Amino acid sequence: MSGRTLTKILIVEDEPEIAQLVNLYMGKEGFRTSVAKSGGEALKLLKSERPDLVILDLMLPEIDGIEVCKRIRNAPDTALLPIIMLTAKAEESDTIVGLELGADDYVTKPFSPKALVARVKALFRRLDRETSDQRLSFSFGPLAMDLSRHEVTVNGKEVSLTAKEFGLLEYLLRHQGRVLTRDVLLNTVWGYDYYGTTRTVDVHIRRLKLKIPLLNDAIISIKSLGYKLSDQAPALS
Amino acid sequence: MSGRTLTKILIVEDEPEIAQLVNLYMGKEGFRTSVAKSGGEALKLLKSERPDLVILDLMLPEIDGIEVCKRIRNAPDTALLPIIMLTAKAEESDTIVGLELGADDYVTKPFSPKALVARVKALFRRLDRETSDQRLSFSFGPLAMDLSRHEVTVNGKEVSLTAKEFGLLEYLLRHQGRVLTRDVLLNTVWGYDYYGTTRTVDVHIRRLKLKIPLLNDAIISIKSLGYKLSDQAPALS
DNA sequence: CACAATCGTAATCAAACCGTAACATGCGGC
DNA sequence: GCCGCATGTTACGGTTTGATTACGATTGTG
Repeated sequence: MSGRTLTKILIVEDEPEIAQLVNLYMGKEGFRTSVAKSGGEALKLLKSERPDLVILDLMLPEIDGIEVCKRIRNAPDTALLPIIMLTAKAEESDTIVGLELGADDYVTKPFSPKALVARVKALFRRLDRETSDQRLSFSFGPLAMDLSRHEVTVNGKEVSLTAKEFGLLEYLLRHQGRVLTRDVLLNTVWGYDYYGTTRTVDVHIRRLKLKIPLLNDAIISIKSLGYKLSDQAPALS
Repeated sequence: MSGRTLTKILIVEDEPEIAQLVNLYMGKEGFRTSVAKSGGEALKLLKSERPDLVILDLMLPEIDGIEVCKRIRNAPDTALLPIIMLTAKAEESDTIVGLELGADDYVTKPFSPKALVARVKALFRRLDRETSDQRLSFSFGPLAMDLSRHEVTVNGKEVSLTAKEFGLLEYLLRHQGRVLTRDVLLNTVWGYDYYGTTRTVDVHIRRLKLKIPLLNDAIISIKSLGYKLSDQAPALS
């Protein structure tokens, strides 16, 4: 997430107080921002500023949010640009139809700025993770995993893991923060053809935790669902 | 929306001119219609015609609109049937305010047929979207829910919920503003095969409210009908 | 072939969750 | 204003779920 410091956010909102508020909170988080007060301005700023994310109000003068959204999706260089849409609950009855076409998340007004910040971050995390597919190394606080060398170190000291343990940890790291059911883990780490009891997963989680005490608190068990690796990596020691 | 061409609408209205008028306009829109002139007839037609939406006058001979509404909601196979209620301005003051009834939308007489058509379409759109909604995160004022991380935060602070609590809250958020009977909740959150008392729902609602005080006012109990999550998200903090 | 490492299963144990029942309160109808 | 039903609230015990440990099977290796 530290690589996000130069992230630019375009805020498209005609009500000055709201724009101001969002601007303020995004700034606090270290995001750079620009504000457009109309659809037309938004389209201009998209070209000049090349933001990494757009917060887009649905109701706008001139060109409305739906239209802006469509244009963003239809232009090749912005087709994948993440969009968070702001909608008033009251609008829903009439206008929301067009929403299916492509916002990545929605926030209904009134919203808390904090919640919006959380959503922005969550969206970035999601996207980061999606692009993490080809990664060959991961880190989690003092833990580092290197796939090419098949090596895991904690504070620089190597930890020897078995194949299953390694695969399991790799999968957890790739999907940091997301809840993974035992079935998902069995299907991916063990293989789709594997038929065994889900308890197997528990035992291997246990073995991981024994070898790497760091993970004791980091791997969180969620009852009746599965496990997740905390997205807060523990501090370096 | 083109899949709506075979949509059937039941019009429950004792005044012939109004019934006629509504009938005409709905027909123009390509909806199939049936008309009931009394509450009793409405209940009969509900069974034989299986409409996709009901336009229901509040004032009716025999069985009034409120009662018809209740019965629709309490019958398992019509519990989620969308209802638009027609109310006279005068009635508003006493009956409706406190009750909230179980309708999905209201139109006050006198109304323009075009406006009614617009409301019908809007309601269908809303419901279509609700059922096809694959969102993984929701917000409700300062509350944010993230399904993939199985995490609920209020003002950014995490709240730990059990599986049932989480599922219940998710369903409420997905159907914000709709009245949900205990049976509907049991069937969806607990599962179609679940057999237990409806009181279970009350207890879980209670537990949700304890963990998330925000919901104290937001989850509204409607006597002899069920619960609904307010469609106004609470103001930001 | 023997040995060691790894892995899956089963058994045991603890804790959390959940449903029910029982009691309390509130609300509408008469 | 009282009665009865619907809902709110609380507490308790059973059941489910997960943690943990031990063991036997399997695999690979020298």
